[in-house]
Amino acid sequence: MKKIVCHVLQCFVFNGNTFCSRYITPAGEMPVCFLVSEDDSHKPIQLHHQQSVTLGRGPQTRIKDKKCSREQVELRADCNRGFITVKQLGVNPTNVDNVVVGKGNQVTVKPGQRLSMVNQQYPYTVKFTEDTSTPRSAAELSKPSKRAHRMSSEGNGEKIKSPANTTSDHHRMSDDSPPPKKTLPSGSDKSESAGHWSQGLKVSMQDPKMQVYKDERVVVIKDKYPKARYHWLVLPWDSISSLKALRSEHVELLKHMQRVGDQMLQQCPDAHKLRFRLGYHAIPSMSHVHLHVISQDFDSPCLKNKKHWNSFTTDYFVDSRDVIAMLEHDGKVTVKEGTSDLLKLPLRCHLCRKEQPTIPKLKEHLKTHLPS
DNA sequence: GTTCTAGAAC
DNA sequence: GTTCTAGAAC
Repeated sequence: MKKIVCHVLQCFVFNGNTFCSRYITPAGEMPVCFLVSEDDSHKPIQLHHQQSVTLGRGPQTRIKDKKCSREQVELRADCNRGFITVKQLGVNPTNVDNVVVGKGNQVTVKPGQRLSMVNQQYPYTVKFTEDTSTPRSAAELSKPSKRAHRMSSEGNGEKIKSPANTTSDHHRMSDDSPPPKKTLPSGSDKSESAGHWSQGLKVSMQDPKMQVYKDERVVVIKDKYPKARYHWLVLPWDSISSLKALRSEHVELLKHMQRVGDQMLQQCPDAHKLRFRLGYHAIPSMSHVHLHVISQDFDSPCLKNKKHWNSFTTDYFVDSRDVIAMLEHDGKVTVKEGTSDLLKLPLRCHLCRKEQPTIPKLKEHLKTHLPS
């Protein structure tokens, strides 16, 4: 077997993702792409540069599972840039690194990432090699592995132990890389465009390096600017812009989000000595519903101003159970008038209610409440 | 959401 | 003089 050697010539970063503009083989020829069955159930399938291939249940993949459509995915390799695009055509979920692609959506898959054809089953990876002779088996291209689900022992969730070590990216893209310069559809507002700061969570939640837990309904990321020693965000995969968009049908999802939040505490080494709250900002700045799971020490350099403080220590912060109760009772979540004014209230300790004149003084005061 | 900074507060 | 905040810009 020939060694797989790919030399990256140029890389650039977009939205925190690194894109390699061209892979060059030692001979200077364009690499060849193979889709490799991770459980070695059939020979690697060659994907020709920029030629679409539809795969699913059938003799080529030897998948007989009826849940898998005969046309489950459309694949297209970019041998120059070293990735393939995967479009889910079938109804049942195709996953990339356990993240659902979604019917009609298209994502990229790079070497090192795992594509599961349907329902977290039938795993594949992509390989780029200078060798044009089709290898006989996956074992020749990669370490053999058994066809199996990657599920945790508790339910369907997956705990991601070392998110920092994850080198693969998963980003939703609508066409070939490099990422296109954003062209806004006519009439669209810049403030709602994908690159706007308020859309940042949508980007972060898709980034495997940010994810600390995910299952079929939600993903958990660490808050990028934690306001306490522990600060996670639980986000649904479903795009729900804010509390305003919630309806009765979301009750189960919100209960699941709370359960997942509670699960984060169970694996937190300091959960026994810190108090936590699970809740939502009544008027969030960031788009996409997110449940804050935050320890009540508020011991963090990212907590810098009155807005930060009051957003977590006044009624601006609504307990998860209250949101769920409201949704069950009224079928929607309403925010009291004047809630935004709460952000301007004087700085008051959430534990002893003592007022503090400035943020630095408040932070000094908070130290007196820290567990020893 | 964050960063930056003018000017208020001390 | 320094510290800190609030609001604009992103």
